[in-house]
Amino acid sequence: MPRRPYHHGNLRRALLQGAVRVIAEAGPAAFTLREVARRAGVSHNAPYRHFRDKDALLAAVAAQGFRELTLAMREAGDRQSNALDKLKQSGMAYVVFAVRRPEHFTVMFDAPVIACKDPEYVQASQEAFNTLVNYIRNSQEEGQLPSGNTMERALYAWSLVHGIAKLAVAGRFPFRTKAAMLKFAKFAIDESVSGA
Amino acid sequence: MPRRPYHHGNLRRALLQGAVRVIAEAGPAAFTLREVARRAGVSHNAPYRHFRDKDALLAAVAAQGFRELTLAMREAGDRQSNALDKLKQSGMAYVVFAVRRPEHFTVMFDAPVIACKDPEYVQASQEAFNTLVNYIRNSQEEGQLPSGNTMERALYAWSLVHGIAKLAVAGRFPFRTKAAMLKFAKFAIDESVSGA
DNA sequence: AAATCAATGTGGACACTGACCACATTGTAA
DNA sequence: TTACAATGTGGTCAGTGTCCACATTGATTT
Repeated sequence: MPRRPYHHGNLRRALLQGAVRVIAEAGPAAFTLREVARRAGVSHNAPYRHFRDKDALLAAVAAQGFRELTLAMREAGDRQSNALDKLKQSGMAYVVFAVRRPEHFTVMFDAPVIACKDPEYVQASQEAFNTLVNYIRNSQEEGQLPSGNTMERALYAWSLVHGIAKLAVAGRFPFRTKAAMLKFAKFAIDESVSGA
Repeated sequence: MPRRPYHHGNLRRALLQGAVRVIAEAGPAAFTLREVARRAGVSHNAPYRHFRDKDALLAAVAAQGFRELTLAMREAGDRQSNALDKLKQSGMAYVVFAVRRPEHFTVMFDAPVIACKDPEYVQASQEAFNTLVNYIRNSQEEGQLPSGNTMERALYAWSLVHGIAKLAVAGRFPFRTKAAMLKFAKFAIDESVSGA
């Protein structure tokens, strides 16, 4: 049973969800402690009982994003049968997540440095990276990728996928449709593993 | 001779330089129109005679960053003799620029979408990308890279280098020294062209 | 040389924000 | 029932972006 504390009934969860919605609708710049409080129907000071300050709430939003990203990558991987396809599709899921929820993605990676110390944030983001590392290790063990240098290979893959995601979100690519962009992402991911 | 207009004497340039310094010293979050005005020794309203609003000044800062990035890439390329080395070293220069001026780099790519319409910004950023495309085209023409798909190849290279830069700036890599990070960047760039 | 005018800089104002304070309310526990 | 800690409220403060009317100044026209 979900704990229903005190006056509001799990205000913390309501604030988190509200923050995600505000950011999705109006961008991180429009994200305001007072606006989030308004949407939750509480006073402008209530959030301070659940988050130390604005950055703490942002860190929680980012951590939530990393959990959802990890889930999306695993689901995409689970749909494939061989190790290399799992790796490729989880990479595609990374890009898809970014373009579907660009503002959330931005918060996850451009959060103020202070927020990066939040243990919940650190754990959630590391879990996302570990997911990728595991897919690479499995591909190596099944002989679909050269063995050795697992970490370097993982950082390479992450850099490539992250760069595609970031540039896509920033509207930097010359593609006119999202489909064309995803086609390029697929090309790039294929290329990166075939050349190795 | 530099134009020395009216009261302050090229306040526009002073504001731009001040903005770059503020961002470099205290991060984009601490960047404030009023703080920039203070540093230039003018009233909080003077900037509005030279920039429509805060975002316009940010766009100018970003454009300036792209000009410097282009210069750094070209200088790095000019130091090499063969086409492929020019390409690789300009990629390294991209990463080096990002880690040397992380806040400036952030402003360049995470500027509000509105700012991206600024013609100065658009031109400066496209010139940076064109620099990369030219290095790739030259490498192809000299047979050091397979011909064809120049644009896709350029976007691949850009994505990789941009991802490395972004993750490095965000402190996401497990390297303890900047040298170790740059070593990985070199490995990744080498790998990306050798596999092709 | 004098008068005019647009470009530039100033001070005041307003709504909004993040953050603190003291205080009120409420669920829990003694 | 009473005490208490967790939670929510209203008030306040400095700081911000942006608008306004007004002051100053360099250039332009007569």
